[in-house]
Amino acid sequence: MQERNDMTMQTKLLAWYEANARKLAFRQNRNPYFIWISEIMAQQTRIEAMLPYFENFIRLYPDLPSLAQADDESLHKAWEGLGYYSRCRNLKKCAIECVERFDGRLPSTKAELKTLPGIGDYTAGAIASIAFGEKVSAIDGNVVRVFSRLYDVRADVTKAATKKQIARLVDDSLCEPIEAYNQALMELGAMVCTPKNPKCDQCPVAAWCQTDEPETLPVKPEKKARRVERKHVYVWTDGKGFHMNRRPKTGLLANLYEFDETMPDEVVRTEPLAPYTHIFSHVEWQMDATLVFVKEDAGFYSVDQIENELALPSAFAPFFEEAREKIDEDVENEKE
DNA sequence: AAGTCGGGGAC
DNA sequence: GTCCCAGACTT
Repeated sequence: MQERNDMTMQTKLLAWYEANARKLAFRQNRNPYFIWISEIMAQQTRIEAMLPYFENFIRLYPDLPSLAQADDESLHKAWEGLGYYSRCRNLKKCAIECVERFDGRLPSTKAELKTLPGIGDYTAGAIASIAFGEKVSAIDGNVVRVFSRLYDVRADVTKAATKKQIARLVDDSLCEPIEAYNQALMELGAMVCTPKNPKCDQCPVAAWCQTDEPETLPVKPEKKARRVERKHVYVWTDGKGFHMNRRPKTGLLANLYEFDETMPDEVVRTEPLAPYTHIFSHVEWQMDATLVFVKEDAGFYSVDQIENELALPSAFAPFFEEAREKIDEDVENEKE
């Protein structure tokens, strides 16, 4: 075990963080609104993936009151491709509640934040500590991994008792400045104490780490096989635009747009589209698709509308891309 | 306690 | 292919 040099784990970690933290846009200030948006976007999402969404989102909705009045269609469009779409609906709900309950601002304590939609234990702790300096924990997947290794916790971390055990360990470790400490733990997990091939030789707190098998931690239950669903997608086109339907307002891809799953009544001709399999966390869609030409219809959405206004899930994007190429070819052929 | 809810990057 | 990500919510 390496020499601790009388320094505390916290001191070493904070020094490491100061020197090595990624310079992230939403860390440039402590605007609670920005912290909140970035934390919601970061849920189950890699930081690099949400960064461009964050920039676009705060441009569209620069403050909490503007978000409270957001148009639902535009809101979903701003979230298109990011996944877990209930997050953006809860954002607006939360903004409205803050206007009604907290004078148009986010509350400053973890306890109050947890009462708001979309804000659970982690996010409440993150906002309270990072934006407001409250000395509370913010335990995300990174922190669970870091502490399961630091204390060689070999119990299933998805169990309530293990969560409580780790929460206790984290709580006992908290120090000031809390906003730096909480972020340092997460940064360590993201950059050094990684799920695979952890860089223990570069770890600032290796001297305090009790495990000799970091790659086996944290322990989680085996994942169950995802179910497979077969679908046939019919992309109706009038040669200019496409017919699309809004999905139900609950369930998978709620409120987003999709193509049809049935043939229209009157068909001019059809063309096959490339099959595509889309993998979700717990379900797999194996899709065949057909482009169906129908007579001109004023009710169809233009390519421009679909691109700029409708939230189209990634699961259907390949069909849209191929179909628009085919109708472009069609226009070229007619010119000849 | 278990299931639902997206998408993609790293391996 | 697998894993899992600055998780929250419903059942």
